[in-house]
Amino acid sequence: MTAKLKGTRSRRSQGAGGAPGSEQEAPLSSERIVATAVELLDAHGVDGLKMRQLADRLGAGAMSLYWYVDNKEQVFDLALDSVLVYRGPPQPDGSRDWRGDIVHMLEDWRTCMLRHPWSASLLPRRALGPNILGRLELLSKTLSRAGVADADLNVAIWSLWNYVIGATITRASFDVSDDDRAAAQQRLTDLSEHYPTIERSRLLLDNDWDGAFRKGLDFLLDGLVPKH
Amino acid sequence: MTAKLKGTRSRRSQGAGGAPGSEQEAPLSSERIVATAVELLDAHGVDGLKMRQLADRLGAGAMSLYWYVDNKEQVFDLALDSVLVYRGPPQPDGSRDWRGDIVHMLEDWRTCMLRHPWSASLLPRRALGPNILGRLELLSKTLSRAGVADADLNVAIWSLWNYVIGATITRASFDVSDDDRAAAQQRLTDLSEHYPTIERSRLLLDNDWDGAFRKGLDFLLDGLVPKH
DNA sequence: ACCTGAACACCGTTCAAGT
DNA sequence: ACCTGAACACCGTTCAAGT
Repeated sequence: MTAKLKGTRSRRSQGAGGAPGSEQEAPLSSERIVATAVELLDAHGVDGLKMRQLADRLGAGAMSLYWYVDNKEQVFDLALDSVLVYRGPPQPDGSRDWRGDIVHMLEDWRTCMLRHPWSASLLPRRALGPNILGRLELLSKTLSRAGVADADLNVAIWSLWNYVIGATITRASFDVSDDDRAAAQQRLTDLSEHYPTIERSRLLLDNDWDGAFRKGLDFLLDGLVPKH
Repeated sequence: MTAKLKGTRSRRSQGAGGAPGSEQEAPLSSERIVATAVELLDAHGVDGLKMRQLADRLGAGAMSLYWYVDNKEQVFDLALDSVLVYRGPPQPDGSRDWRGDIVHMLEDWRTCMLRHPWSASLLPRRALGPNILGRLELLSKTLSRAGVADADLNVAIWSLWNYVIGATITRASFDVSDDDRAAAQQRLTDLSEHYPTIERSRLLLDNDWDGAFRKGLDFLLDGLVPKH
C-alpha cells in the first residue's frame, strides 16, 4: 500500500557523486509533474506545494515546469482531477441495484478524496475536470434510472454533492490533527458551563465518521429517490 | 443594514491635506483590525487579504498589527468567528416548533456564511470559535428536545454540519464567477457526447440553490428527527 | 504600553538567453 | 522544442529601536 514504487522507475540518481550524464532521469512531462505534485500535496498539504520544490523533486531546474504548465493553479487543477478517476460500479451494466450502485459511487468518491486530504477542499473551488464530470454524469444517469424525475435531477445531484463534499472536507480537516482535536475538546471541557450539551456528548471526540456518513446518506437517498 | 456607521466613530481623517495631528484616527484595537479584515475579505477573498494592506487601511504602520495579533492565521480565526454571531430563534424559549427552530438556525447559519463567501471554506479548516460553538450547542440542545436520543446526537449534528457546510461552500464558489459557470456549461455542451445527461439537465446552470438546500435539509431532518 | 522602518527569508513568475 | 539562472515583485514576520 504505502510501499515506494522503486522498481517502476528504472534509474534514479544513485548518490551525489555520479559522473555527469550517467544519471538518467525520466524526461519531464505533464504526467510526471502531476504525479509528483500529488505526492507533495499528500505530504505537505495545499499550502505546502511550492513550484521550486516540485521542480527540484523532478530533478529539473526551477523554471522548467512552466514549459508544461501555465501556472500553479493549473498544477492544482491537474493534480485534483488526476486523483478522481473512477472505474465504475462493480457490475458495469448488469446491476439492477440502483441504490447500491449510487452508494458505491459516493463512497468511492469520498474514499478517493480522503486518500488525498487536500483534494476535497480544492474541488469546489476549481473548474470541474473530466474525471469529476464523468462521475457526475454516471451519478446522474443512475439516479435517472432509479426513478428520479428529470425536473428533480439537479436538486438530487446537488444535495448529494453538498453532503459528500461537506462530509469529506470536515472529515479531512479533523483528521489532520489528532492533537488539535483533543485540545479543542479540552477547551470545551474548560468552558463546560457555556457548552454543556456538546461537551457532554463529546462532539469533538471519538466520532464514528464512516458510520455517520453512511447514515446521513441513507436518509438523503430515502428522500431523494422514490420507492420504485 | 448596509449603512456605514459614520456616527459611531467621531473623527475620521477629513482629507489628505490636514495639518499633522489634526487627523484623529480611532486607536488601533483588536476589534478594528477584525472588522477591517472582514471588509477586505469580503472584497478580495481569502487569498486577497494582505497584512500590509490591512494595516494600511487602518492608517497604521505595517507592523503595528502584530501588537494585537500573533499572526495572519489568528486574523482569519477572529474574522471568521466574528461573522458567525447568532441571535437565537425568533421566540427564544416560547417555541414548541422544534423543527422550525432547527431550520431557522441552519438557514441563518448558511445566510451568515453566504454574506461572507470566504467564511464557509475557512470554517472547517480552523479551530472552532465561541460563536460557532454556541450555534452547535443550541442546535444540539434543540435536537435533543426534538426527541433525538443522546446516542444519535453526534451523528445528527455532524450530518447537518456536513450538509450545511458542503452546500454553502459549493454555493459560494459557484456564485463567485457567473462567467466561469457559463463557460463551464459551454465546455460541457462542446463535450456533450461524453456527458449527455448532465449537459441536458444543464446541471451547471440556472439551479435553484436555495430551494435545493431547503429540500435536501428537509429529507435529512425527516430521517434524523423522529416524528413527534 | 504601543508603534515603527529596515531587513530577512521566502515564492510565483517574467525574461532573455542558452542548447 | 526544451530547459535554464538571474532578476523582479511581492508577502509574512523578526528585530532592534523609537516614543
